[in-house]
Amino acid sequence: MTETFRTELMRGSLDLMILSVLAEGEKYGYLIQQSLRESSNGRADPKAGTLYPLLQRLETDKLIRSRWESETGRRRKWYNLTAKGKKKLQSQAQEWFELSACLNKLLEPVVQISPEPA
Amino acid sequence: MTETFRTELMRGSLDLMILSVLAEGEKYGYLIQQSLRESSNGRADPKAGTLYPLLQRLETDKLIRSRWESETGRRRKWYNLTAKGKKKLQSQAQEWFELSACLNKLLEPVVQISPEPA
DNA sequence: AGGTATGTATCGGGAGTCTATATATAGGTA
DNA sequence: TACCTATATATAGACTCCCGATACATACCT
Repeated sequence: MTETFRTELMRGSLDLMILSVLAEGEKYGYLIQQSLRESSNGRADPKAGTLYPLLQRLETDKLIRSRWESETGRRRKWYNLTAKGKKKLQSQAQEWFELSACLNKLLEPVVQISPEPA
Repeated sequence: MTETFRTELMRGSLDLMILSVLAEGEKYGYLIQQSLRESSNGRADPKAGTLYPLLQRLETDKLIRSRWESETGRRRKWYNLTAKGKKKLQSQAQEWFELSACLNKLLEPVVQISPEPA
């Protein structure tokens, strides 16, 4: 298995990743963590000490909302994108694509061509 | 003119950008700043208080080396990639492409198609 | 003489991720 | 029973990195 992405590299896009995962539907923290880990093939794996403060921050900014669910076995806090959160996801994605294009252009002349694994 | 990229979005890739700019050839701090600003159409524009400590950090890590040049008018500190720095540029670029692919896959189902400006 | 651009550098503050720790419950096993 | 692991959320302190403010110095223009 490959390593996880460096912390400093992840920093820029972690909010965007969480918002993307939540766009798939309502999820609780631990499930968000699992979803992201799986969809990134283990490369993106924020720790609990990162994730929960991040979710609190997103909720403070009203990008997500939460509800407690304790009926069915475990105590879980389910999160959902707000309308504001959906807009934010769109604009952050747009900004990320632009950064991506910018960096691709910068890297184009300097990267070595390496053979793709068959 | 469009806005600069958000600080938090930039954080992950600023080192990589500086290394890329230096791959074009020997440059001094102020010139690195200008090069990056121009090649990013003004979207990436790290401040002096960011750039100079960053360059010191890269030099401490032996990814770049420097020499003072005071003969021709202004006092300038010219920076160059080391062999280690070139390797780092390759590996960080590789990692960035992988993160990029990961995020593209995540965003694919959630982003709206917006018409390209003609 | 004064203002702007060039050029490098440090300091304090703020934001965000890490590790470590705390708490609690469900399920499996010795 | 007792223990261990996975599940589930949360906080505290340490650390890194970027920013704005500030400092200093020189070249050029008006």
